[in-house]
Amino acid sequence: MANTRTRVQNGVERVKYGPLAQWIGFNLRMAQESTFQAFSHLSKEIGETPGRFAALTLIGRNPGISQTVLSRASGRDKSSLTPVLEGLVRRGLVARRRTDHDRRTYRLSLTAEGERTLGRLNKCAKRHERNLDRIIGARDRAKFLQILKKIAAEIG
Amino acid sequence: MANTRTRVQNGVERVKYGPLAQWIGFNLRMAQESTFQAFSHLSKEIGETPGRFAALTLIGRNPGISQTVLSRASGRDKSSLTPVLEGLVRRGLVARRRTDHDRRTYRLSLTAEGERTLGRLNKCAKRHERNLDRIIGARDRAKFLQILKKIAAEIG
DNA sequence: TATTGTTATACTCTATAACTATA
DNA sequence: TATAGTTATAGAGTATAACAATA
Repeated sequence: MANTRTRVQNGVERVKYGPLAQWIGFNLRMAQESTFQAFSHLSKEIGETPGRFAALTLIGRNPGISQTVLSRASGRDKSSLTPVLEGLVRRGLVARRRTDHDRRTYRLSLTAEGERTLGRLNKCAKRHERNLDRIIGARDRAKFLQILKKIAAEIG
Repeated sequence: MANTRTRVQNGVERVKYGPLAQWIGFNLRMAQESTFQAFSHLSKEIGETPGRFAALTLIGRNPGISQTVLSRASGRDKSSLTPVLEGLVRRGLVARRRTDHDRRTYRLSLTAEGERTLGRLNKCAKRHERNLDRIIGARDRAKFLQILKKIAAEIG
């Protein structure tokens, strides 16, 4: 949003949210969007997005992973991953090599440069998570995380 | 995703999530995406998206609201709202009229048809929220919601 | 026949900036 | 000068379907 503070609307914005205020779905979306923005801001000097960060982490933790498995792990279609990986490979963060026994699949791994970038992103993420911890509170964090995982696993 | 169940990858997908698994940000995104999909699926016969649903609710609860105030309340730029409202007006769900004292602004309100559609969407939302409640558990719901609101308000 | 990854294509949601008409 | 809303444009991020190479 361009201009959050205005003079004319000062204090007059008594918007009633109605049932929206109580809906998990709506508030989940608002929270997700805020954290996405906040992380993007923290990591923008590195020039990577949350999505690329997730891909780098998964490749780093699972060297040799294929694109199809990676796409399932990150919850999107393999076709959505192609341009992401193309960018990561072009910029020298990810290496792709064919396997011997199945020449259809690629095995993905991080380059030294990829490891370095991932390290820098992890620092951002730690700062970001500290901010979130401060908001959530240490006592409720585990429970909150557990519920998020449960939702992702069981809804739909 | 096109094809979640495959034969070849059966059970072999032991993907390590590493620190990703503990990050609020990542899990928030996964949970949000799942619930978005689930709601879209429930409401797809009505033909409205979560974004349009939010707009209808806010207009219904705040008759006469302006587009700028509505855009701030729903957390997006006014320019993003223009096509949404254009569609709602064209399909006869929302009425737009100029104010007398300030002929720059529109006053938005629901038509009878808009009220009807909103009612149908609310039924979907209730079903959706019941599913979420089942997953979250009655005891933790209030706390979970409170944390979501706190995150949206305080991060960034 | 089935699968991996790519391509072509399109859709949704979002933003910025420049514009118009009003104030 | 400032504000309300529109338009032009662009950029994530996502999906489906058809494809070539390989199994």
